Amino acid sequence: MATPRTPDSTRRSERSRRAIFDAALELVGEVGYDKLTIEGIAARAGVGKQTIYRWWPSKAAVLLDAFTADAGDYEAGLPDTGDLAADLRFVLRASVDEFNDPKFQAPYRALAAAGANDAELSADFVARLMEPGIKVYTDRLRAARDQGQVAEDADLRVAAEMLLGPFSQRWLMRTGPLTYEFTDTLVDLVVRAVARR
Amino acid sequence: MATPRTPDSTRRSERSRRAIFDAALELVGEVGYDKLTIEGIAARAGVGKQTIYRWWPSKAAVLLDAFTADAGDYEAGLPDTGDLAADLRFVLRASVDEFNDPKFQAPYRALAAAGANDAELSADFVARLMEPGIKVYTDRLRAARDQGQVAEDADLRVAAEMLLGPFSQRWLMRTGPLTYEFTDTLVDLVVRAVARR
Amino acid sequence: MATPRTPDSTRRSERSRRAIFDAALELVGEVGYDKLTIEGIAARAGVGKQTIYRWWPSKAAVLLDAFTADAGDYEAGLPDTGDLAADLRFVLRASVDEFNDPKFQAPYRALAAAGANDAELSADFVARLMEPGIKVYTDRLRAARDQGQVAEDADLRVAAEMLLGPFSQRWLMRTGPLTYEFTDTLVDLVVRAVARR
Amino acid sequence: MATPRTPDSTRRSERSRRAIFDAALELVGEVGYDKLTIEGIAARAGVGKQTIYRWWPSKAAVLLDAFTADAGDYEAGLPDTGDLAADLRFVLRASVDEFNDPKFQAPYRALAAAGANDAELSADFVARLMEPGIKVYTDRLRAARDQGQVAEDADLRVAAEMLLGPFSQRWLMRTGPLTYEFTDTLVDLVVRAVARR
DNA sequence: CATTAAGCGAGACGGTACGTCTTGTCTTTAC
DNA sequence: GTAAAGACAAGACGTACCGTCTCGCTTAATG
Repeated sequence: MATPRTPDSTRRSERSRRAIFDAALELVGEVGYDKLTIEGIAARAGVGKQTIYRWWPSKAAVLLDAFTADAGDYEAGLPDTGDLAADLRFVLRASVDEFNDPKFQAPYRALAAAGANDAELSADFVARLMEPGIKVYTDRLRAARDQGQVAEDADLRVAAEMLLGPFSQRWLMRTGPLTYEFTDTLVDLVVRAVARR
Repeated sequence: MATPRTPDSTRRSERSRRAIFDAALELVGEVGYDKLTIEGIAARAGVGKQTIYRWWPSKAAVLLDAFTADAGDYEAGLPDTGDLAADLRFVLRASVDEFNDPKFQAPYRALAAAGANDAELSADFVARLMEPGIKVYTDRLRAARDQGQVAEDADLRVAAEMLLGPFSQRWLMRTGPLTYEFTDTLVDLVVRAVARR
Repeated sequence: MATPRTPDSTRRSERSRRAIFDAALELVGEVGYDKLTIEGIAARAGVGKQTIYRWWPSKAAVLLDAFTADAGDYEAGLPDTGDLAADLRFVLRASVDEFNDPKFQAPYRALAAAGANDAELSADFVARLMEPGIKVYTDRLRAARDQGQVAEDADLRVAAEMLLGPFSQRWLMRTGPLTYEFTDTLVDLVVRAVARR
Repeated sequence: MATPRTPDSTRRSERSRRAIFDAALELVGEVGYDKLTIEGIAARAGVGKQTIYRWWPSKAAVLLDAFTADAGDYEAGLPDTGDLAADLRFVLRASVDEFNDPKFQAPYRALAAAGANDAELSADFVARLMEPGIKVYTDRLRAARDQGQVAEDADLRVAAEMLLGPFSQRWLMRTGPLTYEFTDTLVDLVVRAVARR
């Protein structure tokens, strides 16, 4: 009687799932996260509200799935030309372009904001989007260390956060402009910080 | 005809203002930001809803005023014992304690999150809370540079962000634990980054 | 795009409908029409406000439906013992009792008042409550005419209004006491007015 | 200490009083009684709200005063040409015109409606507007009786109500059109009802 | 002739209700 | 048995007025 309601995912409608993702991403871009509603997503997707409630616990969870379904992943890792600073500069410049793209902004900001107030969501958000980011930077730094360009005892994880943290903060809180100049400076300082003495 | 209705602030009730701040901070701690409502604040404060709508445009704006009314400011600046690393370690350790204090968390997280989706609010938030923070670090670094401990050409603003950005990100997104060890490591790396060669 | 939102009445909750009627009639008796609120009705009925707004345009419309759902109708017509004056006296005396009953007063007064200022409502009110009343009197007068007790050329509709108009006015505006004596006098005069010369 | 707040009427501003009346009558015509508000009257009249609350207990009371300040009174009584039926027909035809005048309708309807639900107000309304009306008709009927045209034992008050009640009901509840034909028929029937046998 | 006390315009206040919107649950019907 | 549709109870939204209050400002009438 007190069945915990676990829906049978084998019978799930892929068509509805896609439509919900598309609708969610469209709407968050059009009206913003605060005015994004489950009703609105259902209506735009041509889907019953229950279909959303059946599979996701909140609009943030829908958006996170929608976003990660689209987002490219980090499987490749960072380029390694042998020149650490140049590689970091290159990748961060690409990130500057990406994060300045309006399409990308709305859902990402929304998720970051929602995560700030919801530990469960942020655990997911971090595991799926931020950790992989930190990891590829840490990996690239480790490769540099293995090549003798970085001090043995440097904390590479923290170094990676020193690249991404200021970047994220400028973007998320708008504490400053997100430019190539900024990321280049950042790379210089971090490379200097971890450089073999 | 389209008068913007600007209320007369000289007739404003200080008692109501305080009661609203207290209620907002209490409630955000009790129920969280998402379930914080203007109605709830008004009821707790023993105030009409209109009194809130008259003076603030949103619950985020109320919270920002409430928070900054309470929050200590940065007038004093950072300590300067002559030992840059020690001073930074000391201050960041204090911040670790502050940001791990539950009282402080709810409103600050809420404001950061709300700011992420609302440029107008984040402008206020940054100007009143984050900029002053960045500034005192920049000032302390400048003093160190004047004392010859820091490279002439180092970008001190970005260096300050390298301290605060990773800190903020760990705390806000919970990408890692906010410990003394972390901030000490951060200080080491940053000091090394800007050190006179 | 400008769909008028017509709800599907086949899915309507009969339970809610009844609860709303009961609550409306109770409350109008307890607090009066001016202090009768949709919120109050919804709360008393254990119903969402939207459920009321979905089906009725105003509290007056709710009350009219509630009232007519309860009110007995006039299917039977007036008694016809052959003695016109006696029959009219009898029925009007019954009406005196009915209109002096506190239970009856509140909703009826409220509807009459609301109708005075709202042509659409009064059209409904008249069609459902007043016209049938006038009709049964007109019918009884016609029967009397057919029996040769009433002048051929008498305007029976106006005669019926001469019974009900003064009655209504005394009751609604409180221009005088609503007693058997009054209605008996009324009947005498009207019977005399239409009597065959 | 518990002074019941009796304002000093000698210091009252006649200018404000007039402005309030004008505003109330204008507004009731423009927006209807339900949307007539004290705030609106005050704003239109260029008057503080307190000035209204100081002198009247409700918007209905304001309107009643405003209306009676304008309305002509019945001092003159009805014409007496010796022909009762002709005199009544004449006066009622004039009333038909008056009650079909839009200017007149809004406030009068509003007051009648408000009175229906407020015994205190209706006492005032009846005493100041309806009783005098009934009285002049009763007086005219008495004159006719003194001239031998009306039965000695006829209840003249009820006869007067038989003229005004149906008239009021048609107008207030819109149970039928308010025409000369209707009032002429009414007069015929009433005159016949009270005629000396 | 200054003083003082009232009425006044103005509008902030604590409240209540409005009518709308969205939430998350539930039920019905179609596939 | 999932899905589209949508009614439902609940409750917050932001607005409009309520009736009370306090603020300066006329404006008498009094001491």
